[in-house]
Formats: sequence, C-alpha cells, structure tokens
Amino acid sequence: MDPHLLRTYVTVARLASFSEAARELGYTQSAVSQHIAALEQDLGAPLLTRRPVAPTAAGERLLEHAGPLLLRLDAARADVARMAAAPEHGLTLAVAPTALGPRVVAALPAAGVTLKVLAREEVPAAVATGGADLGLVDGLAAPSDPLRLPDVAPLTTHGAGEEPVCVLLPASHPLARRTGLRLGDLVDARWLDAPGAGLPLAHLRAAHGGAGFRPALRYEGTDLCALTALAAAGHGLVLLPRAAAVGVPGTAAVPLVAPRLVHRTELVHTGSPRGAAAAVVDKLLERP
Amino acid sequence: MDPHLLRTYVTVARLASFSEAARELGYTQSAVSQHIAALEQDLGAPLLTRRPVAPTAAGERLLEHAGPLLLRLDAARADVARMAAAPEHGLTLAVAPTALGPRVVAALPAAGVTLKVLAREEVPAAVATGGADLGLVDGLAAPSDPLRLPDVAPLTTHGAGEEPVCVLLPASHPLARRTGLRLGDLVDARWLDAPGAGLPLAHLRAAHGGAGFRPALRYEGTDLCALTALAAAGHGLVLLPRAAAVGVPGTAAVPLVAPRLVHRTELVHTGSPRGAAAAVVDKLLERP
DNA sequence: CACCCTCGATAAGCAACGCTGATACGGTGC
DNA sequence: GCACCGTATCAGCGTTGCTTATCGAGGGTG
Repeated sequence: MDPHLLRTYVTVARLASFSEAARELGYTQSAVSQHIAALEQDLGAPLLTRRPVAPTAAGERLLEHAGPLLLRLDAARADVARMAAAPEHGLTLAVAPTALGPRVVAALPAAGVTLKVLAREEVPAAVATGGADLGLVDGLAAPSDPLRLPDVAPLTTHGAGEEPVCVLLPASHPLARRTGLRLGDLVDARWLDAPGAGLPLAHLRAAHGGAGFRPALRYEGTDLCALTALAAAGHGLVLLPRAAAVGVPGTAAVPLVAPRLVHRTELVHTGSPRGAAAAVVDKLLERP
Repeated sequence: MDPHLLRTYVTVARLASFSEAARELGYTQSAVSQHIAALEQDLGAPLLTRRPVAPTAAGERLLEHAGPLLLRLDAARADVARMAAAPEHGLTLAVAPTALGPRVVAALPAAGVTLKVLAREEVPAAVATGGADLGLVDGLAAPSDPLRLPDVAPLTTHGAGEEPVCVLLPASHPLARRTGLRLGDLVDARWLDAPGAGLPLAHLRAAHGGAGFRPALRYEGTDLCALTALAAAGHGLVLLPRAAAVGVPGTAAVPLVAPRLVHRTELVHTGSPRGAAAAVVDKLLERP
C-alpha cells in the first residue's frame, strides 16, 4: 500500500481513465496500469472495472480511506518540515466564510497577513498541511459544546466566540415578521444547500434529529454575498450567524430560538504558534 | 514517506535502539540505519538523536502523526480485504469493559461468538483493522449527544442505550449515604485513574470544564472487578454506569445528579454488517 | 462491413532502489 | 589502554519500477 500507488488509484478513479491519470501524474499509461495491478494484487481484490473505468464495491471502500490517508500524510510531512524551516515571516490565516466576523477582522495586524477564505471542511486541512498558520472554523453547536472537526492531524483548538444563529428569509416571506423561529417549523421549507459558504444542512439534520431540510438549490462556492443574494431572491432559506445575517438588503434575519443552538467559531493551529501568529491568537482569544 | 520507513521509525523510537528495532522487524541494523537516514533526508530534519537514541522535537511531532497513520493504513487494507474475503463464520465482538451490560449479554446468540474485552480506545481500532466485526464503546456524554470517537476509519455508529452514571464509594465513605452527588463537590476527591476499564478522568475534566480530579492510583487493565475492588478498599472514587456500580460488595453507588451526564454506549461497525453480525446489531438496537 | 482510432494489458530492457555483509568510527565500562 | 557495544558507511547484488514497443478489444465512422 505505497502512498504512490494510492495516489495513482484516486487519480484514476477521479478521472475515470488510466491514460488521463498518467498524463496528470507525469507517468506513462503503462506505469499507471502496473500501479493499479499492483494494488489489486496486494489487496487481493479488483478495485476498478475497465471499460468503463469505475470503482468496484471494494474500490469505493478504498476511496473513502484514501483521501484522509493522503491528507494525513501531507499533514505529517508539512508538520515536521515546519519544525525545521526558518521561522516564517508573514502570517497566513485560513477562514471559513461565516467565521470571518467583525471581531476577527479587528484582531488582524495592520500588515503582513494573507487571508484565505476556504470552504469549511478545507480549513483544518489547510492548517494541517501548512497552507495556513492559523485557521478559523465555525459550525452549529449546543452552547459551550466544542465543534466536531475532522481529525486530519493533531490540531489544537480554542473556542473563539459564540453568536446566535438567524434564519435568513426574503423580506416578503410569510415568516419574515416573526421575532423567533423554531427549527422544527422549518423542516419542510426550501433550503439552500451551501456546504462551503453557509452552515451545512447535515448539521441541521443532526441538530433536529431526523430527516428533512431538503435542499432546493445547491451553491458551491465560498462567497457569502452570492449566498445572501440567492436567499434574498427566494431560492431558499439559509442559516447564518447573526453578524452575517443582519443588514442584508431585501431580507429579514430571524433568530432561531429552538433548539438552543449557537454559531460557534474555533481557532485551530498546529503545535504552538510563534511570532506574529501568537499575537493574533492572543488577540482573538481575549474575552471582549 | 514510505509506510515501511515510518514503521521502522516508530519501532526505533519505541525501543530507543537501531539494533533492537532491526531484530524486531527482521532487518539488518544497516537497513534500519538507512531507513532513518532516508526519512530524515526526505523530511529535511533530524528525527532522532543518536547515543542515546531519542526523538528530537521534529521526531516527537512525527510520532504523533505516525500512529494514526499506520492505523488508518491497516484499517484501509483490512476493510478492502474484508469485501473480497469469504463471508466469515463466527462473529467477533470487541467491547469496552463498562460497555458490557446485561442488555448486551442478553443480545448475544447462543453460540459462535468471540468476545474481546479491550481498553476503550482500542475498540474502534480493533473494528477498523478487522480484529472484530462489531464494537461496543462507551463514555460520558450529555443526554442524546453522540460520543466523540477517534476517527481511525470511516465507521458507522449507532446509539445502543443510555444509562445513569454513579460514583462508586467505599461503604464507609462520608458521602456514601447521599442520594445524589454533584460533580463539582468531588473535584478535590481522590480518584482512580483507569483509562482502560473505567471512565477516563479526562472526560470528567471536560464535563466539569476545568482542572482537578487528580488521580490517586492509576489502574492499567480491563478488569472491572479489580477496579471495583480498588474502589471498595478506598483507593479512590470511580465513575461507572449504574448497572456496573450497584451491588458491588463493600461499596455504595450514588447517582451523579449534576451535571446531567449519562453513560452512553454505541455500536460501531464498518460498512454494512452481514450474517450473524446483522442479527446482533438488530437485537442490540431494538428499543427495549 | 471494413476501417481506424482509442484505451488498457503485456513484454522486454534498463536504471535505480533497497537489502545484505563487511568494515570503520565513536563512545562506555573494566 | 583495551574490549565491547552500537551506529554510520561502503561495496555488491538481486529486485523493483519505470519506459518504450506492441498487442487486443471496443466503439465510432465512412
């Protein structure tokens, strides 16, 4: 189970083609064919059907493992390399769109920061693999409960603030005048599914303990403005932290009153932050 | 970052010796030396000090990554192999000591089951790497909150029951006659630290949100009887699910009333259980 | 229906890798 | 000072893993 073979396998599976994968990886088609053959022999099961190229049941299984595995591998390499490298100048901060509130903006130093807005699930990976020095992730949680993050690597997390959540409705929506909404009343509403930018519907289902929350329109991207525009146009409801939800033209932001959920944002980093990173950490963690 | 090199590295770090590691792995000392050199060159940083052999800062870091990585690798291999292998006859069940309640015992089929009692944190790993077909893990949680399990692999979990937790006290203890105890009152008591058999003190600290719960005696093992005997002899308090705590000679089991915590047990397995495993799953999950 | 073109499997050749065995080097204990 | 233990290094050799070349099976086209 050489990581190289694994990498080849996921590439082949993604592109559904040996030759394409070979081109992308800089190998010959022959080498890719041998890689897959080696993997299949090693594991004792066919992983791909040929013509068309598609994963078998066992192959699907392997794909689920391969992603996190390769990610962890990168994380380990980056983590160790970071210990040896010269102390970096310039600070890179990875944030999920809804995690970038006014407090965060205020805490940034005047210069020398690179800000990366990534989809929520990519933030821990970016921090782990060295793409960013600090990360800010957010999500729905019961008050004072920590978030559930994918453990791509041993990361340190600190709570960096909690905020009420609001449902963003078009101003003309029948519920827009309410002063509070219950999640249970919105199970059958049309929702926007925006795993990158908004709060994932899966969180809602978990919080409500059941099915429902059928997506009306799926938005792939990390631009909060695009998302709020969609919501204003009536394409579906979105759940947002209050700071992001209030003041959007053409919409009303109604607080969610039940269940008691908060928008929690957490600061994540590897090891102990040094230099400029440490200063930002301190500033973000001091209680207002 | 060949897994072989990684495996060699962790072995060397564990045994603090190149030669010993070579013996254990079936290599020559020369090969081990070359492995480590290759890793260090690849990562661009020294990982071990020689004479004495001990991990450097970067090496410590790598060690934190290496364990989960190798575990995941094993899990992936086992998972795929399982899909190809003949349907196993005989069912292996891995359980944490305190997860083995009367309901579980009742749900087992009359014959053909192998039961493995493992330390709590080893159960998911055993299921993932194919050492067991099903696992039962337990822990402290707020009512209806899922447990936080290490994600060694994509595992499916189901809640399999919740139960009140009790503090196990020697019968002569001043608090033994109480009808309920608050966790806050016990922060400074003497506790048994039994990460394998009892509920880990770290869970208590997390639930209480602070330090305290200093361990008086540490018990490494998975025998619940040994643990209760220690508690009866006054070596420290233990938190146990009610079923395990009541009826221990020489002790009193006092329910924990605050914070509202339950002992939750969850069933974990990979993919979809087949044959005998499916039957046991059904039986464990049907609401009593 | 014959043709070609694409895509994956297979064979041969060659360079690089990774292991072993032998040896050099640097500590430690007697 | 010498023997001993443990790691680093070197030469040699078998194996691995890549490339180039070729084959065979489908699918589309004139």
